[in-house]
Amino acid sequence: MRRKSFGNMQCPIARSLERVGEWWSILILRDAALGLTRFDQFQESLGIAPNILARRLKALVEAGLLERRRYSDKPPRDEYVLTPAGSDFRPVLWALLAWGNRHFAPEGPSVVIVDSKTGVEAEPMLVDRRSGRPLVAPHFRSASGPAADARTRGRHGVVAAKRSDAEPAAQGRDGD
Amino acid sequence: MRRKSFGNMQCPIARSLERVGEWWSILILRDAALGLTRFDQFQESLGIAPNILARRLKALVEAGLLERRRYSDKPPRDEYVLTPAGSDFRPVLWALLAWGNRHFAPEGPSVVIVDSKTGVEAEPMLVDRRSGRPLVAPHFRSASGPAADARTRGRHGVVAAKRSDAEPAAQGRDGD
DNA sequence: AAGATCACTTGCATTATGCAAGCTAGTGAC
DNA sequence: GTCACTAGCTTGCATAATGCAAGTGATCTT
Repeated sequence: MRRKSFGNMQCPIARSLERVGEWWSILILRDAALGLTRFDQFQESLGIAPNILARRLKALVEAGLLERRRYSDKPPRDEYVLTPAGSDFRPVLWALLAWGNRHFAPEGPSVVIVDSKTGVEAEPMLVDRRSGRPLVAPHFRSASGPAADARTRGRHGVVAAKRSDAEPAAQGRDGD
Repeated sequence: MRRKSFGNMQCPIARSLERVGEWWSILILRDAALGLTRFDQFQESLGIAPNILARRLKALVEAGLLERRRYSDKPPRDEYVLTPAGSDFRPVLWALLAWGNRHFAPEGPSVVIVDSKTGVEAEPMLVDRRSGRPLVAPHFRSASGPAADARTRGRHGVVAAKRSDAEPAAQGRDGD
């Protein structure tokens, strides 16, 4: 049978999920972002079976999100630390955190983002870096980028509803 | 055996993943955010097996992220549209998109976020809504929120490295 | 020398996922 | 009216993926 891979899709979301879309992977990255590094720290934190954890860690290392480093030779011990790409996953984690707090925390948020120095709670929001404008739905949308090939241009690798109009070239009208 | 659920964890990231963490779920939400609504649109877009798609749609409806609506009676036809909670998932999608573009698009981004009117590309960035300051790692971190219970306070539901100091009460020093 | 710890691996059971096919309720063409 | 066709699924069966329990090897502690 074999599980279908997202890796050959053009969409960057699909490519991201190819690396972190499996059960446990994101929680492992969360714990790594919290500072956990050792095998049994992850195991105790997550309550995950050791064979699964070993598989996930291996996959995350191969995906370039974690680095396996020997920190002791006399007892051979390795630790797993975030690579720059893995550390850069933090915005996704925090977006997930904020979304979970908004919708699935009826008793109030149990985890929040705070200013490290003052302890004041922060409220995550996506903006455009240059203009600073909030990235909200009707005003912004996704569209084909420069590296979209002609085959998928104007539909993000999505075989959407058929459209007879030919795409102009630069940016096709995309949904959203 | 039974797959382990994240639903009973306190961490909002785990709760979010309980709803969208399965294979295909996030890509279905992506397509729904692009405007797809019908069963066979999703199927054609994703190349997903129909039984799996049916199961995922059902789960997303039960999770409150999609709403199933009848739009035709004479041929009985339903459509799936995003609920407010599902639509609010967009920041996570765009954070994933930006992360994928930064790290897994060697040939350049094939999908980007643009201003709907001008078509100018936007660069997603997380900030604190009130102060407007960028939410970056050393300056901000995650910490226990008001609804964290004593058992997990100071560790986000994470059984981290043992610490002998008692937690003060309000905000425990957490990793990150 | 007898545990204890860390970081796993191996065996085997249970789910989840996938493909192909079928099925139901209609619609349009003749 | 019946034949083909579409949309939106369901059913059967094969193949991964996930989980639990137990075991292994290297080292450290007592």
